[in-house]
Amino acid sequence: MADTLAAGSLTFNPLYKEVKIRLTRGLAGGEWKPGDAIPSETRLAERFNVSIGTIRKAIDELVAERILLRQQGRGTFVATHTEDRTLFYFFHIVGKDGSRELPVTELLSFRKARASAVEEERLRLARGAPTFRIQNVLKLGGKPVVFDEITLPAELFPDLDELVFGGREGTIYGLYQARYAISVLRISERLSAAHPSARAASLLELAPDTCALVINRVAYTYDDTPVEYRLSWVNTERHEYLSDLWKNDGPK
Amino acid sequence: MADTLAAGSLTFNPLYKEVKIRLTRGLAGGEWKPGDAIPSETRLAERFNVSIGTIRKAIDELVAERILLRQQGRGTFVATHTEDRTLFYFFHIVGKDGSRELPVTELLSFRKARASAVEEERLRLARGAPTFRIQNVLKLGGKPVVFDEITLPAELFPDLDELVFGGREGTIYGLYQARYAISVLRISERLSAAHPSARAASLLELAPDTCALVINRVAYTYDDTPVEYRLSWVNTERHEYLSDLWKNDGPK
DNA sequence: TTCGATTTGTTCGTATGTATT
DNA sequence: TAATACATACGAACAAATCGA
Repeated sequence: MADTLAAGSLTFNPLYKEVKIRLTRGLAGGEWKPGDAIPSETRLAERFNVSIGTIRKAIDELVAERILLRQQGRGTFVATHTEDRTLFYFFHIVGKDGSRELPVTELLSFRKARASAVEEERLRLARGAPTFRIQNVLKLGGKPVVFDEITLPAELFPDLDELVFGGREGTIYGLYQARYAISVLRISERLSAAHPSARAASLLELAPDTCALVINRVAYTYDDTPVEYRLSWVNTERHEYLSDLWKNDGPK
Repeated sequence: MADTLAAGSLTFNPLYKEVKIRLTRGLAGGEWKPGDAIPSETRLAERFNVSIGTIRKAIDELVAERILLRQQGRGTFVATHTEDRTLFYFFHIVGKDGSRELPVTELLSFRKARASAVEEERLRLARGAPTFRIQNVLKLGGKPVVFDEITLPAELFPDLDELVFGGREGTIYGLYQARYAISVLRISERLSAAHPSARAASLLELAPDTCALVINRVAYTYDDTPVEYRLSWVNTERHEYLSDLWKNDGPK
């Protein structure tokens, strides 16, 4: 009785929307962690006192949003940032020849800083909130292609330091997820073109006065909470930014 | 009997996939035109000899791909390029202040030409196939922001000429759809940064040596057939390219 | 290897709610 | 008001994949 859905919800959402909200709440709250299987559809149907079809419809939407992952015969799993499938979803730089590979990230600098005006706005932070500011060079085929500056709200990444960041295994978003229970679910990017600074140009091995692609990224987790701001400079002599709208069927 | 699905399909797709294929075939073949309502779910269920749930699942996917549009109480409609919803889906330039408006397109030149090597490859054309090449300037807030060069396979646009193109009502993709029965369903864009040509710079009111954003777009219709190649130069002093992955819930 | 239990995938059918005309 | 259309929800049966005994 305590868990019956139909009652108690003051906003009159359809049942499957309520189920979706409750599942999302469980995911955001850590009841099921990345890589875990959530309970089977049968058990969820019992728990929420709805039919299995209603459960399926809720899960359908979470799968479409890449938050969950279904596998016939095995179960339904919380998506992780260690699956090939997910990796390319957040990395859009491809070779002009069509080649796709994951970058090797080299840490340049790690320091604490106060949020700038732009960062405050994008990350919805208080004035001068403490942040970490991390610079990287991303290499493809051994050559530098992207120069990154990442800004993180210090509050969300308690014990982060240069060693933790540099010593991680896997991707940066994998680190957020594994160590800080922060899952990046969505990113929004704004692109423009500009001359890179002298430092950026030299890091990217760009001749003086060459143009670079500028990417302003904000990464969001549950409830559209921003968790990372990232400014990237891309050498587009041999690479491009791919925006595919949309081949989202995913593999298999 | 003639229309029973389960039989006859040599590839063992699920029923709803077969239904989806047949619906797509009807759409591509012009049985239902943009803006038309397709038959009701009940009638489709009778016609294909499957349950209504199977029909719904097929339509679900076509709606997710923005090929169809459902409206409770009214019916299910073939998407058109005249709906506000659709318009911004293919136009990604936004003001840095967050403003979103549709551009005013001004025709600069219209001529016939042989496909270049790049165009042949992107449009899957034979060597030196005849094409139309159209240049435009797109204005936002009265100021030029984008300089376009569109390449179209002449074969697909039989009687196209400068008057038809310039005299259209609505958007360019609206013209393709209304006059040539070509619906753009998906685009793929590759972005880079470069110095614009002197002509492009002057059209975009860019100071010499300023950088511009370069967009390589290919537009596809049913069956992933490419129908348009477009090279755009963007003045990113006051505007940006927005890549939102993904807020695809759509309005309402 | 085989078998059985478990889990998701597909398909059917039915009933009722809600929006539109 | 009545008819029609899509939306939600339920339940049942079987198929297909997975995994461990």
